Amino acid sequence: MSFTLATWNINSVRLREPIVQKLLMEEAPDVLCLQECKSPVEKIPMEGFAALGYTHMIARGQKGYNGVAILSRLPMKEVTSFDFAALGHARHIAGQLENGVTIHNFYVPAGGDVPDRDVNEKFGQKLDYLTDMRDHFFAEKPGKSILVGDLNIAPREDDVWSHKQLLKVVSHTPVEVEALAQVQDAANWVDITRQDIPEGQLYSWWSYRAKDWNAADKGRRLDHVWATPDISNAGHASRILRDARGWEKPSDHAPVFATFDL
DNA sequence: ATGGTCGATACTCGA
Repeated sequence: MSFTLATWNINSVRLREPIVQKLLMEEAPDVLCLQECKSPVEKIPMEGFAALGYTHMIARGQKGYNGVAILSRLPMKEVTSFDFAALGHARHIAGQLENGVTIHNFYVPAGGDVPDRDVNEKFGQKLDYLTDMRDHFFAEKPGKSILVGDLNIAPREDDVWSHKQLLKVVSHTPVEVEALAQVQDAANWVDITRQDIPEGQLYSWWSYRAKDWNAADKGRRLDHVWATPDISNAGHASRILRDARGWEKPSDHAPVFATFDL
Protein backbone atom coordinates (compact mmCIF):
# COMPACT_ATOMS: atom_id res chain seq x y z
CA MET A 1 0.00 0.00 0.00
CA SER A 2 1.20 3.46 -0.91
CA PHE A 3 0.13 6.77 0.55
CA THR A 4 1.12 10.37 0.06
CA LEU A 5 1.36 12.76 2.96
CA ALA A 6 1.68 16.53 3.08
CA THR A 7 2.47 18.95 5.91
CA TRP A 8 1.49 22.61 5.75
CA ASN A 9 1.55 25.49 8.22
CA ILE A 10 -1.71 27.09 7.12
CA ASN A 11 -1.74 30.24 9.33
CA SER A 12 -5.51 30.18 9.95
CA VAL A 13 -7.46 27.24 8.58
CA ARG A 14 -10.65 29.29 8.42
CA LEU A 15 -9.21 32.13 6.34
CA ARG A 16 -7.35 29.60 4.20
CA GLU A 17 -10.25 27.18 3.61
CA PRO A 18 -10.27 27.91 -0.16
CA ILE A 19 -6.60 27.11 -0.66
CA VAL A 20 -6.72 24.02 1.56
CA GLN A 21 -9.49 22.79 -0.73
CA LYS A 22 -7.41 23.76 -3.77
CA LEU A 23 -4.52 21.67 -2.45
CA LEU A 24 -6.79 18.71 -1.74
CA MET A 25 -8.34 18.90 -5.21
CA GLU A 26 -5.16 19.46 -7.19
CA GLU A 27 -2.62 17.41 -5.27
CA ALA A 28 -4.87 14.92 -3.47
CA PRO A 29 -2.56 13.80 -0.67
CA ASP A 30 -4.01 10.89 1.30
CA VAL A 31 -3.12 12.66 4.54
CA LEU A 32 -2.73 16.40 5.16
CA CYS A 33 -1.16 17.63 8.40
CA LEU A 34 -1.91 21.27 9.23
CA GLN A 35 -0.34 23.59 11.77
CA GLU A 36 -1.30 27.05 13.05
CA CYS A 37 -4.98 26.42 12.44
CA LYS A 38 -5.70 29.29 14.89
CA SER A 39 -9.13 27.89 15.57
CA PRO A 40 -11.05 25.92 18.14
CA VAL A 41 -11.64 22.40 16.78
CA GLU A 42 -15.40 22.94 16.50
CA LYS A 43 -14.87 25.92 14.17
CA ILE A 44 -12.58 24.11 11.70
CA PRO A 45 -14.53 24.08 8.38
CA MET A 46 -14.43 20.32 7.99
CA GLU A 47 -17.62 19.93 5.91
CA GLY A 48 -15.90 21.19 2.78
CA PHE A 49 -12.93 18.92 3.37
CA ALA A 50 -15.19 15.93 3.97
CA ALA A 51 -17.01 16.66 0.70
CA LEU A 52 -13.67 16.21 -1.07
CA GLY A 53 -13.20 12.79 0.52
CA TYR A 54 -11.33 13.83 3.65
CA THR A 55 -13.85 12.39 6.05
CA HIS A 56 -11.39 11.67 8.85
CA MET A 57 -10.04 14.46 11.03
CA ILE A 58 -8.25 14.58 14.33
CA ALA A 59 -7.28 17.92 15.83
CA ARG A 60 -6.28 19.99 18.81
CA GLY A 61 -7.29 23.62 18.82
CA GLN A 62 -7.44 26.81 20.80
CA LYS A 63 -8.79 30.27 20.16
CA GLY A 64 -6.51 32.52 18.14
CA TYR A 65 -3.19 30.71 18.41
CA ASN A 66 -1.49 27.44 17.51
CA GLY A 67 -3.69 24.46 16.63
CA VAL A 68 -2.91 21.28 14.70
CA ALA A 69 -5.09 19.00 12.59
CA ILE A 70 -4.72 15.90 10.45
CA LEU A 71 -7.15 15.49 7.55
CA SER A 72 -7.23 12.05 5.97
CA ARG A 73 -9.12 10.12 3.34
CA LEU A 74 -7.77 6.93 4.91
CA PRO A 75 -9.26 5.71 8.18
CA MET A 76 -7.23 7.09 11.06
CA LYS A 77 -7.61 6.97 14.81
CA GLU A 78 -6.21 9.41 17.34
CA VAL A 79 -3.50 7.92 19.52
CA THR A 80 -1.98 10.71 21.62
CA SER A 81 -1.55 14.44 22.10
CA PHE A 82 1.49 15.81 23.90
CA ASP A 83 1.82 19.05 25.85
CA PHE A 84 5.60 19.27 25.89
CA ALA A 85 7.10 21.98 28.12
CA ALA A 86 3.65 22.11 29.79
CA LEU A 87 2.69 25.22 27.84
CA GLY A 88 -0.98 24.31 27.59
CA HIS A 89 -0.78 24.97 23.83
CA ALA A 90 -2.36 22.95 20.99
CA ARG A 91 0.92 21.96 19.31
CA HIS A 92 0.72 18.19 18.76
CA ILE A 93 -1.62 15.44 17.69
CA ALA A 94 -0.83 11.89 16.63
CA GLY A 95 -2.94 9.50 14.60
CA GLN A 96 -2.56 5.93 13.42
CA LEU A 97 -3.49 4.54 10.01
CA GLU A 98 -4.88 1.04 9.54
CA ASN A 99 -1.47 -0.14 8.30
CA GLY A 100 -0.14 0.57 11.80
CA VAL A 101 1.85 3.68 10.87
CA THR A 102 1.70 6.45 13.46
CA ILE A 103 1.80 10.06 12.27
CA HIS A 104 2.99 12.75 14.66
CA ASN A 105 2.02 16.29 13.70
CA PHE A 106 3.99 19.02 15.54
CA TYR A 107 3.97 22.79 15.73
CA VAL A 108 7.15 23.64 17.64
CA PRO A 109 7.18 27.08 19.35
CA ALA A 110 8.65 29.78 17.11
CA GLY A 111 10.77 31.14 19.95
CA GLY A 112 10.40 34.91 19.71
CA ASP A 113 12.97 37.33 18.36
CA VAL A 114 15.99 37.17 20.69
CA PRO A 115 17.92 33.89 20.89
CA ASP A 116 18.63 34.17 24.61
CA ARG A 117 16.45 32.48 27.19
CA ASP A 118 17.52 34.91 29.91
CA VAL A 119 15.89 37.87 28.17
CA ASN A 120 13.29 36.08 26.02
CA GLU A 121 11.02 33.61 27.75
CA LYS A 122 9.70 32.29 24.45
CA PHE A 123 13.15 31.15 23.37
CA GLY A 124 13.47 29.18 26.60
CA GLN A 125 10.07 27.59 25.96
CA LYS A 126 11.21 26.53 22.50
CA LEU A 127 14.35 24.87 23.89
CA ASP A 128 12.34 23.22 26.68
CA TYR A 129 9.84 21.92 24.15
CA LEU A 130 12.65 20.36 22.11
CA THR A 131 14.19 18.82 25.25
CA ASP A 132 10.86 17.20 26.11
CA MET A 133 10.50 15.91 22.53
CA ARG A 134 13.98 14.40 22.75
CA ASP A 135 13.34 12.78 26.12
CA HIS A 136 10.00 11.36 25.01
CA PHE A 137 11.33 9.76 21.83
CA PHE A 138 14.47 8.53 23.56
CA ALA A 139 12.34 6.73 26.16
CA GLU A 140 9.73 5.46 23.71
CA LYS A 141 11.94 4.56 20.70
CA PRO A 142 8.98 4.47 18.31
CA GLY A 143 8.68 2.18 15.31
CA LYS A 144 6.69 2.57 12.07
CA SER A 145 6.29 6.27 12.67
CA ILE A 146 6.33 9.49 10.69
CA LEU A 147 6.95 12.87 12.31
CA VAL A 148 5.97 15.99 10.39
CA GLY A 149 5.29 19.60 11.04
CA ASP A 150 6.52 23.13 11.42
CA LEU A 151 9.56 22.50 13.59
CA ASN A 152 10.54 26.19 13.29
CA ILE A 153 14.21 25.28 12.79
CA ALA A 154 16.18 25.20 9.53
CA PRO A 155 19.02 22.84 10.46
CA ARG A 156 21.35 22.80 7.45
CA GLU A 157 23.39 25.55 5.87
CA ASP A 158 21.49 24.95 2.64
CA ASP A 159 18.15 25.13 4.45
CA VAL A 160 18.48 28.93 4.62
CA TRP A 161 19.18 31.68 2.11
CA SER A 162 22.30 32.78 4.02
CA HIS A 163 23.85 30.60 6.70
CA LYS A 164 26.19 33.39 7.80
CA GLN A 165 23.49 36.05 8.04
CA LEU A 166 21.11 33.80 9.96
CA LEU A 167 23.50 32.37 12.56
CA LYS A 168 22.08 34.71 15.22
CA VAL A 169 18.52 34.65 13.91
CA VAL A 170 16.02 32.47 15.77
CA SER A 171 15.35 29.34 13.63
CA HIS A 172 18.99 28.81 12.59
CA THR A 173 21.11 29.42 15.71
CA PRO A 174 23.60 26.68 16.67
CA VAL A 175 21.81 25.99 19.97
CA GLU A 176 18.53 25.32 18.16
CA VAL A 177 20.18 23.24 15.45
CA GLU A 178 21.86 21.15 18.16
CA ALA A 179 18.58 20.74 20.06
CA LEU A 180 16.81 19.56 16.91
CA ALA A 181 19.66 17.14 16.15
CA GLN A 182 19.16 15.63 19.61
CA VAL A 183 15.45 15.13 18.93
CA GLN A 184 16.32 13.46 15.64
CA ASP A 185 19.01 11.25 17.19
CA ALA A 186 16.74 10.19 20.07
CA ALA A 187 14.84 7.79 17.80
CA ASN A 188 17.16 7.81 14.77
CA TRP A 189 14.57 9.77 12.79
CA VAL A 190 15.47 9.95 9.09
CA ASP A 191 14.95 13.30 7.34
CA ILE A 192 12.96 12.02 4.35
CA THR A 193 13.03 15.34 2.49
CA ARG A 194 16.83 15.40 2.54
CA GLN A 195 17.04 11.66 1.88
CA ASP A 196 15.28 12.38 -1.40
CA ILE A 197 16.80 15.81 -2.13
CA PRO A 198 20.28 15.64 -0.58
CA GLU A 199 21.83 18.63 -2.34
CA GLY A 200 21.00 22.27 -2.80
CA GLN A 201 19.02 25.10 -1.26
CA LEU A 202 15.59 24.03 -0.07
CA TYR A 203 12.99 26.28 1.57
CA SER A 204 9.42 25.86 2.82
CA TRP A 205 8.84 29.34 4.30
CA TRP A 206 9.22 32.88 2.97
CA SER A 207 8.41 35.94 5.09
CA TYR A 208 5.35 38.06 4.35
CA ARG A 209 7.57 41.10 4.84
CA ALA A 210 9.61 40.77 1.67
CA LYS A 211 8.54 43.07 -1.14
CA ASP A 212 8.74 40.19 -3.60
CA TRP A 213 9.21 36.88 -1.77
CA ASN A 214 9.76 34.97 -5.00
CA ALA A 215 12.41 37.29 -6.43
CA ALA A 216 14.21 37.83 -3.11
CA ASP A 217 13.93 34.11 -2.32
CA LYS A 218 15.12 34.61 1.26
CA GLY A 219 13.58 31.36 2.47
CA ARG A 220 14.12 28.83 5.20
CA ARG A 221 13.26 25.10 5.46
CA LEU A 222 11.21 25.08 8.66
CA ASP A 223 8.80 22.29 7.74
CA HIS A 224 9.96 18.71 7.93
CA VAL A 225 9.05 15.09 7.18
CA TRP A 226 10.90 12.47 9.24
CA ALA A 227 10.42 8.71 9.51
CA THR A 228 11.71 5.97 11.78
CA PRO A 229 14.46 3.77 10.25
CA ASP A 230 12.18 0.73 9.86
CA ILE A 231 10.11 2.58 7.23
CA SER A 232 12.54 5.22 5.96
CA ASN A 233 13.37 3.18 2.84
CA ALA A 234 9.68 3.32 1.92
CA GLY A 235 9.78 7.12 1.75
CA HIS A 236 10.27 8.80 -1.63
CA ALA A 237 8.97 11.46 -4.02
CA SER A 238 9.62 14.32 -1.61
CA ARG A 239 8.82 17.80 -2.89
CA ILE A 240 7.92 21.27 -1.71
CA LEU A 241 4.99 22.89 -3.50
CA ARG A 242 6.53 26.34 -3.85
CA ASP A 243 3.65 27.42 -6.11
CA ALA A 244 1.32 27.40 -3.11
CA ARG A 245 3.26 30.32 -1.60
CA GLY A 246 1.98 32.37 -4.53
CA TRP A 247 -1.67 31.36 -4.35
CA GLU A 248 -4.47 33.79 -3.46
CA LYS A 249 -4.21 34.91 0.19
CA PRO A 250 -1.30 32.54 0.80
CA SER A 251 0.16 31.11 3.94
CA ASP A 252 3.79 32.11 4.44
CA HIS A 253 4.63 28.38 4.34
CA ALA A 254 4.50 25.99 1.39
CA PRO A 255 3.35 22.36 1.74
CA VAL A 256 5.97 19.61 1.95
CA PHE A 257 5.12 16.21 0.44
CA ALA A 258 6.41 12.66 0.71
CA THR A 259 5.10 9.27 -0.43
CA PHE A 260 5.50 6.01 1.49
CA ASP A 261 5.25 2.56 -0.13
CA LEU A 262 4.45 0.14 2.65
C1' DA B 1 20.62 49.02 11.82
C1' DT B 2 15.93 49.09 10.83
C1' DG B 3 11.53 48.04 9.27
C1' DG B 4 9.01 45.62 6.60
C1' DT B 5 3.46 42.07 6.62
C1' DC B 6 0.22 39.13 8.18
C1' DG B 7 -3.95 36.93 11.40
C1' DA B 8 -6.99 36.78 15.48
C1' DT B 9 -8.85 39.52 18.57
C1' DA B 10 -10.41 43.40 20.52
C1' DC B 11 -7.51 48.06 20.67
C1' DT B 12 -2.19 44.13 21.16
C1' DC B 13 0.26 39.87 20.72
C1' DG B 14 2.44 36.32 18.18
C1' DA B 15 4.77 35.03 14.02
